[in-house]
Amino acid sequence: MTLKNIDQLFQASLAQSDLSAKQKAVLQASLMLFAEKGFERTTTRDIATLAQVSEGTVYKQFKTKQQILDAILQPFITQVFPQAANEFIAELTARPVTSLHAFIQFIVYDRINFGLTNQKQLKVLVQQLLDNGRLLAELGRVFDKVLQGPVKSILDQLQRQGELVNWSHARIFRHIISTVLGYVLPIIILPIADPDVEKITAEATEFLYAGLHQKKA
Amino acid sequence: MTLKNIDQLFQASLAQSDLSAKQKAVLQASLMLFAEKGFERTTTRDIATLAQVSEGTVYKQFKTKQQILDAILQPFITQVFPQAANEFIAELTARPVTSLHAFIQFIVYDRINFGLTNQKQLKVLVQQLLDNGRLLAELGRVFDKVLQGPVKSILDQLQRQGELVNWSHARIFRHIISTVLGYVLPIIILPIADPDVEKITAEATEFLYAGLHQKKA
DNA sequence: TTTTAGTGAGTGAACACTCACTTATAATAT
DNA sequence: ATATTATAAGTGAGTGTTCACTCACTAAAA
Repeated sequence: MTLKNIDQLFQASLAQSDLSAKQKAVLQASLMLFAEKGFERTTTRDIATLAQVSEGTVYKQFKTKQQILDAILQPFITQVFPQAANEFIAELTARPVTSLHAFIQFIVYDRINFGLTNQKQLKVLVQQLLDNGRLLAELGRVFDKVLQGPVKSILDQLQRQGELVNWSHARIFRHIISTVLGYVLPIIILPIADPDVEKITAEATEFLYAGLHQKKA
Repeated sequence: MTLKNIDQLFQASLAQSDLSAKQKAVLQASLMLFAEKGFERTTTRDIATLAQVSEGTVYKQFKTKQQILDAILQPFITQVFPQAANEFIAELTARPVTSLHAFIQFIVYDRINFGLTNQKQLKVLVQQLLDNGRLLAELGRVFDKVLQGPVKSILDQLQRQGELVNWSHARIFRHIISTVLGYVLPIIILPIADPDVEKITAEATEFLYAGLHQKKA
């Protein structure tokens, strides 16, 4: 069973921790509120109210408001994203690599859906990325890991077949990520109610395939 | 004389306003601090101190802290970006449209430099975009205007020549913007000291050209 | 003389955080 | 099993501080 939803992944990571039910509720509520109103505009009273605990309980486990944010972001980086990456890899390796076009189409469709089902969580992350460069660096390491796993052999194979351009894998992924985010981020920010996922996938795939497939000499 | 730096554009827009020297200093200081520490973490005392005025002066012209932010973002949207867009268009029309490749290369190089010389200002804008979808919508309108001007005829021409794919101009620009931001945003966030502009331009141009040029049937 | 710009000490509210106290859980003794 | 104690979890009124914002006053300009 795969967990495409970050909510579930985050709760799974909470379950692993030795926090009490109320402490977990604090983190859940914090995540919700940080996503909605941003870190600064969320008060510890807001958190206590939504989590249905007293404000003292909030501070029993976490000494400062910042520690709450850290407690949320830490598993995001060390667990949630690697886990999401692993599931992505698993799905990828489950299907045979038929062609570059199919490969790109799958990635685009998969990641657009991932982004759209986790809009709030991504918003918190993006907000934090802006005043915490360390996070982006750590995120980069997660991507590196993905690129060194099964993705590497797939890309190598596609390059050997002469289907995929002979650029570094990092560069290829940068282009893919940029293109997908070019569609996903505006939807998250605006936020658009009913995005046409099929159309978006088709457009992004068409462009990426043209940009990344090897031209015959 | 073109003003590639938003600082100069912003000060030019301040000069047009009927604000006193001290009020202008307030806006300048606010812009700096908002970029550095974010809107919420900047206090009105910080602003007064940096602007070398009393806190009362800050509130003589602007009734709330939010109004200060609005006063900064408004000219950004209505003046600075259109102005930057106009200069971009001017430079664009000054050169003859030799080929799709040259066109893309110019845009990429020009906009990467624009982004890199205005890192702080873009950071404020991005921060605000995240919790104010209206801004993104307005920004979208600015882009539409650019696309309806001289850029439209250039793209039309390239499409008639069969060099450029027959996609909507909005879609073409979305891909260009995404690709450029894919390089620029990480630099702004991290921030990387010495980005290799030549290499970045070459990579982005190569990818965009491959993705956007018309394949022979 | 009137109007506008600028000042900075002051104010009320909101907020992050604390603490004396209560309740629940677990460990140990009877 | 039951009572006793020890430890941890939870509570919410309270506190000190910070901050956005005000106002009575002064300085300058018109």
